[in-house]
Amino acid sequence: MFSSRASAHLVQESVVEAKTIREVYDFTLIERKWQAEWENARAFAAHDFTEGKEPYYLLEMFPYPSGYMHMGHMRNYTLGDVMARLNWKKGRSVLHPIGFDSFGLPAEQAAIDRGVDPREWNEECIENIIRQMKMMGFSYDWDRIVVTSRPDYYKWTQWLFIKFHEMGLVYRKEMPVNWCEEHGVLANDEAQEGKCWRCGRIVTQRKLEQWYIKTTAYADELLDGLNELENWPERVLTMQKNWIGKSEGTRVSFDLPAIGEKIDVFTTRIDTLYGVTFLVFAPEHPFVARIMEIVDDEKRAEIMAFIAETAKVDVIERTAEGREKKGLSLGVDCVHPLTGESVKLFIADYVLMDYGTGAVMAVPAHDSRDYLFAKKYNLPIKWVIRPVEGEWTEDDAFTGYGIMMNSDKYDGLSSEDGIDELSRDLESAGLGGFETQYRLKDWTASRQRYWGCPIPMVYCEKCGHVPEKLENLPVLLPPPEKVDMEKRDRGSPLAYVDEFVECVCPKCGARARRETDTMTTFLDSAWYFLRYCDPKNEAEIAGRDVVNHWMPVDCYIGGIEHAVGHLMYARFITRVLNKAGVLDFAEPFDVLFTQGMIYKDGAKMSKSLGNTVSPDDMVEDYGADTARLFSLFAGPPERDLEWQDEGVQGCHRFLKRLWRMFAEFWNARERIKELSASISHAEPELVAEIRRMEHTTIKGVTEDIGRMQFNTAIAKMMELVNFLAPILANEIAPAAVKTVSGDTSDAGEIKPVIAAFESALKTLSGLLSPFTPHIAEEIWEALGGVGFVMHAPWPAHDESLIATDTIEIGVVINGKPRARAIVPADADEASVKEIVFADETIAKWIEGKEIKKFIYVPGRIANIVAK
RNA sequence: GCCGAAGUGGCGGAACUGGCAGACGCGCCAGACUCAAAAUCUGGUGUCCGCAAGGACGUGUGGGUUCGAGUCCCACCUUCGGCACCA
Repeated sequence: MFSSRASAHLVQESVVEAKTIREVYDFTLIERKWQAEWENARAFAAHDFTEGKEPYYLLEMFPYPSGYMHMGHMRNYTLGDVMARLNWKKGRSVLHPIGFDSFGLPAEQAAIDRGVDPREWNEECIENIIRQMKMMGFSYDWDRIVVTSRPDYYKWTQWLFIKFHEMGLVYRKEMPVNWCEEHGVLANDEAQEGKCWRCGRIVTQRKLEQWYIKTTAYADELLDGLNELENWPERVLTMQKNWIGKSEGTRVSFDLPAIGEKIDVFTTRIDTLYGVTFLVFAPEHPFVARIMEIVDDEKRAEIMAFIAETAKVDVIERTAEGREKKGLSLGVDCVHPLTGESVKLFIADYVLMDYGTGAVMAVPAHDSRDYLFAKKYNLPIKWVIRPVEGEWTEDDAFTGYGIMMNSDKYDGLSSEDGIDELSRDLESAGLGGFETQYRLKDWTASRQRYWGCPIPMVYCEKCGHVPEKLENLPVLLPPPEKVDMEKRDRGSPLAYVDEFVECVCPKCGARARRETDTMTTFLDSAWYFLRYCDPKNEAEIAGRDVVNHWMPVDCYIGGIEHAVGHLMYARFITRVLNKAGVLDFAEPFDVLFTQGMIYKDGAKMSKSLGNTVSPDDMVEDYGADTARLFSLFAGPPERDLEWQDEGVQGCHRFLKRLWRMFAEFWNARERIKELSASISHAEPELVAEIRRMEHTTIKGVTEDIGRMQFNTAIAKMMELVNFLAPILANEIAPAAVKTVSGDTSDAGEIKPVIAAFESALKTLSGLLSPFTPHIAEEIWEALGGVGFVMHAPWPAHDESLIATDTIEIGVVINGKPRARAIVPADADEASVKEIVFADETIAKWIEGKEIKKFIYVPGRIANIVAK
C-alpha cells in the first residue's frame, strides 16, 4: 500500500489531469479528501429562514459521551445521515444537529474511581466521538453542538425549572426511597432483590423530601395528544398509553366509626358495590397508624409485625407475579354506605399506596384477587352480578360485565347502566361519584448527585423555598476539587460544600441555604432539540421565530428504549412551553422512527459484554462508506440485526467493483475520446437498455427510500452495477483497445453507448451519495458534476424510457406455473389468450381438457383453469 | 395473564395494494488466472426423485376463503418486546 500522502498526490493528479485513473479503490484517500472538502466549504451548515426552501429538521437522539462509540451506536447516526443527505438533495433547507447528554453517573463514577475531573472526562470523550463521527462522514452542522453539562446550556435547564415553578408545576414531597449506605439513593432497577447493584448491600427504605414535577397535571393532554401523532410507531403509542394508564371509575366512601373517619376507595366496578364483603388497606395507609392507637396490645403487635414484614420486601418483589396474597385483619369494621352492614377491614401487601386511594373495596365474587384472599381467610362471598347468558360456577370469581342482582333497587340493570346510576346516586348522596385515575406519577426531579444540573432553588427560613433570580443564572456547579463525591449522608455531596450552600435569599436578602440536589438528566435531554434551533442565544432559551421556523422536528430517530421515559418528558415540556406561550406547537416530533439494535454473537452489542465492533477498525480496514453501507444493507432499519463480518466484506467488495468499473470506464472513454472522429450511427438497442435500467433504478430506489427501505434500495443499485459491468467488459473496453491500436471502426458505434453508460454512472453516484457519500463525490467530480453531489438534485426518472413494447409473463395452469409467454405490453385479455393458446408447451398441458376459465393479470401472469 | 411485533433456503434478508416465492448479499461447489496462496473473474446453488428432459414438494402448525394465499379469515405453536396484584 502507498502511504496516504504519496497516493493522495497520485490520485489527485490522475483524476484531474492525467489520462488514467487507478483501479485500486483507495478509500482512505477518497474519504479524507472529501471530509476536508466538506469542512472547508461548510457544506453541512444549516441556514435559518432560507428563502424558497422548505425547512427540514432531522434529529437523532443525542449520545451520552462515554469514551467511544461502537457500530451499534453508529447505525442510528448513519440512518439519520442518510435521511439528512437525502433531504439536502431534495432541495430542503436541512437542520441536522448533534450534541451530548453529558451530565450523569458515568462521569461521576469515573471521577470517584479514577479521580479524574468529570468535566475533562466529558470533554475528552466528546472530542473523541466527534472525531469518530467526522470519520464516518456524518453531515452535522458542527457549529450547533450542544452539551448539556456546559453552563451556557444548563442555565436554560434551570430557567425551565423556574418557569415550571412559576406555573405551579413543581412541589416538594416526602417519599420513601431505596437507600444504600455506600451509594445513597438507588433507582428501583439499581436495587434488584433488595440489594445494591454495585456493592450488594441490603437496601433499606428511607424517607426523603424531594422536588417533583406535576406531569400528572398534563396526563389527559399527553394522552389525547397521542391521537395527533399519526407518524409514530403504533407500539410506542401503545406503550405511552399504558404508561399514562387512564382509568375511569367511581369514588365511594365507607364510614370507619372506630376512628371517626371516612375511607375513600376507587373502583372501576361500582356495579359490584353490593358484593363488598371486606375492605383492604395498603400497609402504608395513614389510617393504619390511627387504628393501632385504639386496638389492644396484642393486635397492635400483630399489625406492627405485618408492616415490618412488608417493608422488608422491596417494591419489585412485592408486585411480583403469582405472589401469595398475605393480609391481616385490623380488628375493626367499617360501614357499607348503602346497606349499612358491617364490613371487616384488612391490610394486605397486594394493595399499593401510590395507586388510587391506597384502599380498595373487596368484592370476592367478582374480582380474582379478592376471591383468592377471601378463600384464604375464609371470608364471605356475595354474588351480585350474573352473566347475561348462561350459568356461572362458584369455583371462581366472575369478573365480566353482566346483570346486577342482590343489589336492592338496582337489580336487573346491566353493569354499564349500574355503574352510571350508582355513581350518580352516590354523588347526590354525597358519598362519592365519578373519578378518573392515572397510573402516571409525578416526575421526581431531584437526584442526590454531584454531576448534574443544580436545581436553582433557595431555602430561606422566612420565605421558604424561593427560586433563584433569573439574572443570577446559571447557578454554577462548584468545581470537582471542592467536592467529596462519596459523601452522601446528607443526601447530595453538594450539601457539604459550604461556599455552594451558603447564599442569600433572592426575595428578602437574608442568609439562606441553596438546594443541593441536582436535576435528573432526563430533564436536560427533554428540551435539547429546542436549543439546536438557536444554540448561541444568550438572552433566551431559543429565539421564538427561529424555533417556530424549524420545529417541530420532521423526523426523530432513536432507540425504542426511550419509548416512554424520554419521549414522554419531551412531549410534556413542549406542551408546557406551548401553554406558557413560548412555543407555537404542542408536539415536538412529527415523525418518530425507532431503529433496531445491533447484535453480535447473539447478544446486544455493548461495551460490558465485550462484543463491540469499533468504527475506528472498520474505517481503517474497509473505509467509512463500507461501514455505512453494511449497517444499512444488512436489514430493514426498524429491525434488529446481527453483525456479520462476512457481510461487511460483501459490501466492501461491491464498492471495490464499483470503483474498478468506474476507473476502467473512465480510462476507456479517454482513449476513445481522443482518437476517434465523431461518426454518427443509428443508436444501438444497447443504449435504450442502459437508459431503461438507469431509470428503472432511479424509480425503484426513490420508492424504497420513501418507505425507508434502505436495504432494498441498495440491492437495486447493486443490480445496476451488475448490469453495467459486463457492458463495459464486453463492449466498451474492447472498442477502446481497438481504438488504441489504431482501428477506429467501432468508435462511432460505441460513442452513444459510452454516453449512456456515463449518464448511468453519474446517476448512480447521485443515488448512492446519501449512503456512501465519499465515493459518490469522487465519481461525481470525475464525471464533471457541478458542486457537491450531496447538494445536487436527486435524480428524476422518465417513465417513457422504462416502458418496453413486449413483456414476458408467466402462464399458470390449474395453479401451477407451467410456461412463459411473450406478449405486447398493452395487450388485452383476449389477445393474450390467443397468444397463450398458440403456444406448444401450453397446448400440451391443456390437451383434451375443457377450458373453464382464463384470467390475465396485466404484466404479471396468465392463469388457465382447465378440467 | 394482558397488549404488541415477528416466524420464508445453510445464513442476513426480498416479494408495495392477493398474481411467476427466494431479489440483493453472505456462505458453499466447480472452473479461470497463479509455482502457490490471497485478491479478482466466470458459472452453479430451496428440498427430494431423475443421467437428462422433466416432475413432486416447499414461506411455524392445522383448517378455511379464492381461478390463484408468504400475503386475507379462524384456531394453535414458538420467539422477541412492553405492561403486569392498577382496584
